[in-house]
Amino acid sequence: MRYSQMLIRTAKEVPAEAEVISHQLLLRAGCIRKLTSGLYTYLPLGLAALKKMEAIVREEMNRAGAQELLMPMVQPADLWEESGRWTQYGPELLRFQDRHNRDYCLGPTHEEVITDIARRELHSYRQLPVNLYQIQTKFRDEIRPRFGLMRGREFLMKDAYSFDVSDEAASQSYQTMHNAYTRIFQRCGLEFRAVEADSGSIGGSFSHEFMVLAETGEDTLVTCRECEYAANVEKAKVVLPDTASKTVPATELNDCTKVETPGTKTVDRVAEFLQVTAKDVIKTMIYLADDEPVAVLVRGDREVQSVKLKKLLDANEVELAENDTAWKLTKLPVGYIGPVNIPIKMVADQEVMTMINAVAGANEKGHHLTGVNPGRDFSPAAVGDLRQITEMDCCPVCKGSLELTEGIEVGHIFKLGTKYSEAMHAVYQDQEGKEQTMVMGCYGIGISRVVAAAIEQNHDENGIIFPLPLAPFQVIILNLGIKNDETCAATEKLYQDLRGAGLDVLLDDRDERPGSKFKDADLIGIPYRITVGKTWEKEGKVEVRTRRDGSTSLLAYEQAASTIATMVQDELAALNQ
RNA sequence: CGGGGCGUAGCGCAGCCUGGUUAGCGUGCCUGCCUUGGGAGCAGGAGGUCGUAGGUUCGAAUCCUACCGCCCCGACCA
Repeated sequence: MRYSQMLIRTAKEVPAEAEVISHQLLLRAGCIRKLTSGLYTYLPLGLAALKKMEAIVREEMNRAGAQELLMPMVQPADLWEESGRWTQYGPELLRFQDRHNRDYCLGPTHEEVITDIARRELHSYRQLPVNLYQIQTKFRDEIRPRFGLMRGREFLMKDAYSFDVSDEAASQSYQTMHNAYTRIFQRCGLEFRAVEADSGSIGGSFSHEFMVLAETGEDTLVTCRECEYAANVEKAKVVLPDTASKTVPATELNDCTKVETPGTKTVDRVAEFLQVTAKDVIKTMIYLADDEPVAVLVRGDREVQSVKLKKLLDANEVELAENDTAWKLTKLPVGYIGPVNIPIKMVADQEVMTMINAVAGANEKGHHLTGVNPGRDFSPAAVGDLRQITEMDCCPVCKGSLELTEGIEVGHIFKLGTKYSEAMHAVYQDQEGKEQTMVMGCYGIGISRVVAAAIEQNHDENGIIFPLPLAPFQVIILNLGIKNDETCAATEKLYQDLRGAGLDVLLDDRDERPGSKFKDADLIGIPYRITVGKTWEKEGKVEVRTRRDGSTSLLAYEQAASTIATMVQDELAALNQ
C-alpha cells in the first residue's frame, strides 16, 4: 500500500473523549472513528489490524478441528423464550420489533441459534463431536460503554460452540479449545494468562478466562508465585490457615455485652474507640439480592466479593444497598448493624465463624456488642467463601504466595453442560438408538478487544507498538528523497521486493518533511521501518529500525529486502512454535 | 437509572458571567514561495445552522425553558 493513496489521518492532539491509551492512540493513529456512543467505524488501518487477528483466530480454530459458519445477527424472540433468556437477560439485550410487530433482538451471543442448528442438523452420535464457530459482530447494550474498543456496544467476536455425546467428551473438547486459545494468544505475541473464572450468567460448570496483562485492565487476577494456579479474583478461592479452626474452651469466651459507642459508624472508628483492631470487628453489610435485603458478614478488615456472594445466594443480581434503602427496608441503623438477633436473612464469610470475642453492631444506634461469638450468639443462614482474596492469602493449591495483577479479558471458555440442549431439546441417538441430550461448550474471543488490549500492553510515548502478528503492516518504507528520481526508484524496487517476499508493506511516498514521516511511522506502530534517504544516496545503505526498542542498523541496499524478509519471517515463526 | 461536566470550523480550545461591528485563537486543510534525517518558516485562502426547538429583548453564541447528544462518577463500602 502507498501511504499517499491510503486513508490515514493522524492527529497530534489527544481527542478529549478518549480516556484510556488504546482509545487515544487508535483515534490519533487514524484506526477508528466514533459514530456514536459505543459504536466505531474501523478505518482501513484499524481494519487491517482487526483482520490480522481474525486470520490468526480462524487459522487456529480450523487447526483445532472447528468449522466456520455464519449466523444472523438478528434473532427471533421465540428462540430466546425457549431457552428462558428472553425474560432472564437484562436490558443489555437490545429488543425490537419488525413491521409485523414480531419481537427480535440483536445477538449479544448465539447459544440459542447454534443450538437450534444443532437440533436440526445433528441426530446421531456418529456426527459428534462437532465444534462450530463464527466471527460475527455482536451487540450488547452496555450500561456505560467506554474505553473505545475495550467496551463498545458493538464489537467483533469469535464464538464457538461444541457438541459432545458425554460430559467426558465435552471436557475433551474444552481442553482442545483451551490449547487452541493458548496458541492463539501466543501467536499474537501478547503477554497473557489463562485463569479460572466465574461462569457468570451464561451458566455452566467450569470456565477459564484468557487475560491480556495490562495496567488498565478492568479485571484483577491472582496468580501463584510457586505453582500454575491463576484465577480471577471473582473466583479465587480463599483458604483459611489451619490455625483458624482451633477450638476454644468455653471458659475463654466472654459474655456478649452491649456497650455504648457513640459516633462510630465505621469499622475503624469502632476499633479505635474500643481499643481493638479491625480484625476483631464483624462488619455487617446490607446487600440487595434480587431486591431482597440480606445481611452479609465479613471480618472488619475484609471486603465482600460480590460475585461470590451472588453465587452463594444463587441470585441473579446483588448490589450493596444504599444507606437510605437499607434503612427503609430493614429499619436497622446503618453503622450499628450486627448479626445478633438480626431480623433479616444473614450469610457469613467462613472467616467470621472462626472469630472469638468479636465486636459487632448492636442493631441499636450508638451501640455495639463485645464478646460476640459465632454459633453461640448468632447462626447465619449460609456460610461460605465470600471475601475478596488478597496478596496476604496463600495459594489454594500449593499454599504458595500470591500476586495480584490487572488484566483485560480477551477470551472466555465455558463448559456449558446441557443447559441449552435440554431447554431446546438438542438430542442425538446413541449406539442403542436411545435419545440423549448433547453436552455443550462455548468459547469466545473478543477480536476487536484484542486489538485494543494489544495496544494497552504495547505502546510508548510516541504511539502504538503493534506486535508483529497484529500489525496492519509489518514494514514501512520511508522515502525521504521524494524529489530525487533515483531514490524514488530505489524505494519502489524495495517495496516490490518486500511484497514479493510476502510481507505487508506500507510505502510512505508522501511529499512530506522527514519529521512528519518519522512521527507518523512511530504513531501507527509499524514494527519495522526502513529509511531510504541521504545515507542511501551517499553510501548505498538504508536504515532499518525496530519500533519496539528503537534499535537501528544500516544495511546495504541490495541485501535489505531479503534481510528484512528473513527478520520478519523468523520473528513470526518464533511465535508460531 | 441517579450525580456532575461539556456541546462554538476536521481536531484542541477562547468568547458566555456583565447581550451590541463581519464570532476568534492554535492545529489541520487549500495555493504559492522556501525548506527537507524527528510533526520547520513566510504569505495568501477556504471552512461555522455557535447541539436542537421555543422564549425574553430593538438586538442572543451570550439570559430563560425544554429536548437531544457526548464524557466522567455512581463498582472495595457499613
